[in-house]
Amino acid sequence: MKKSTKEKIFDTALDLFSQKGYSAVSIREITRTIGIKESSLYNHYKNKEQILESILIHFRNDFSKTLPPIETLDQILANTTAETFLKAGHRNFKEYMENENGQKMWRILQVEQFREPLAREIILRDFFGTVIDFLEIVFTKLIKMNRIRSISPKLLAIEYQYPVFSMLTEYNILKFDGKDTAEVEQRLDQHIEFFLEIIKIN
Amino acid sequence: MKKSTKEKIFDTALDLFSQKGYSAVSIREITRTIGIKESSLYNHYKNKEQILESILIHFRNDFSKTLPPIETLDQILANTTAETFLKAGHRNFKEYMENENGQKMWRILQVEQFREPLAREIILRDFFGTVIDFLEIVFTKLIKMNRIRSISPKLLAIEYQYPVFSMLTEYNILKFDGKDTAEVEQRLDQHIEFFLEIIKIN
DNA sequence: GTCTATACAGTGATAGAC
DNA sequence: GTCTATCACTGTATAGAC
Repeated sequence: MKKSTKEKIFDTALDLFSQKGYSAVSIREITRTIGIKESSLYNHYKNKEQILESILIHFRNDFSKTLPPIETLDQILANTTAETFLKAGHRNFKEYMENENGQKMWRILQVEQFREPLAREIILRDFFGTVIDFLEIVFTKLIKMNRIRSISPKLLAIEYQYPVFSMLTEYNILKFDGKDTAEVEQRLDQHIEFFLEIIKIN
Repeated sequence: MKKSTKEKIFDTALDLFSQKGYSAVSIREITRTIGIKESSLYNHYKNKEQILESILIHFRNDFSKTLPPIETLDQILANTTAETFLKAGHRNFKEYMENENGQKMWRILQVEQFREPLAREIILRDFFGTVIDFLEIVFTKLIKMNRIRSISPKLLAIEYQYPVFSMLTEYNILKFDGKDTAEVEQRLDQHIEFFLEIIKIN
């Protein structure tokens, strides 16, 4: 349960960066929060930039774990309806949204995206790309199985996921101000219902 | 054609803030770029924060002009098909996307959203809210006129616009790195075609 | 409206004692 | 692995001459 100094630095930096942005947070502020001297920090991280880098890399690994492996897809899809599958993904996603560290990571990505090439890469590749590619495969399989209407799988992936990205943006801004998120959560539910209606075979 | 010092400060700050973020840009950097002394800047702006504020307020006014006034809606809709109307909006939006200052403003909003309450307000209210409300009115009218299928106007507004927000995010990251945006632009076209198909009365 | 001069707190980072 | 001490530099901002 005891956190190492390195972990304390990581967690504190994660928290402060996500609130003020990398540039507005000083080494002094991080170390003061933890209760160590500035010089001690350099025993754990080479410099300030490396703290951010370690946060971004950690997030990237973390995020890649949220989707089920492609190899297991056939088996999963054989045993569930399209509706159940998408709604399970939805629950998964909601859990991620409600996770405090997930929100912090998301904020850092948003805020550092034009200052930090790695942030852009994570947003484009891991966040947009990976999810869209995954969904395209899912919809391709479901169409072949004749379980949903035959519409371009890539288009379906976009129609399903892109609104979710926007809702996540909205959700996180509201959360940051401690405002009510019921409406945007309801929108997400409605979106999924609507999408299921579109792909349903009549 | 000659820019006043105040305009130079505004433009330079807009450019630098949009690349590095507010906190990472110093007064020194702004004044050095223009070729004046730091102290001279304070003749035009009270402090650094006020420069950002003036940028945000300028953007807000600018953005509110991109939608046609509600009063003119009935007349516009009487003379155009739903398809023509949405495609005109699409062109309008694309023009905005390709505008350099529009891209800079968007980047600033993204980057300052958790540090600057006004940025959050603009994103939520002016960017998300205004457009969704506008579209909801449009779709309500089109349904009453029996020109599109009868689906919840609010839901239609979301299904239409939210993917566009995400595509704008993607577009601007690609643009920032000078990468090819053909694919995301194609996605936007496909999305609109797909949406038109959904709302079409058979 | 721009300049010089100045203030002074905060910045990331290092050397070396313990 | 943490500390003290110190570094050179950069940060915003102001006073007052021209």
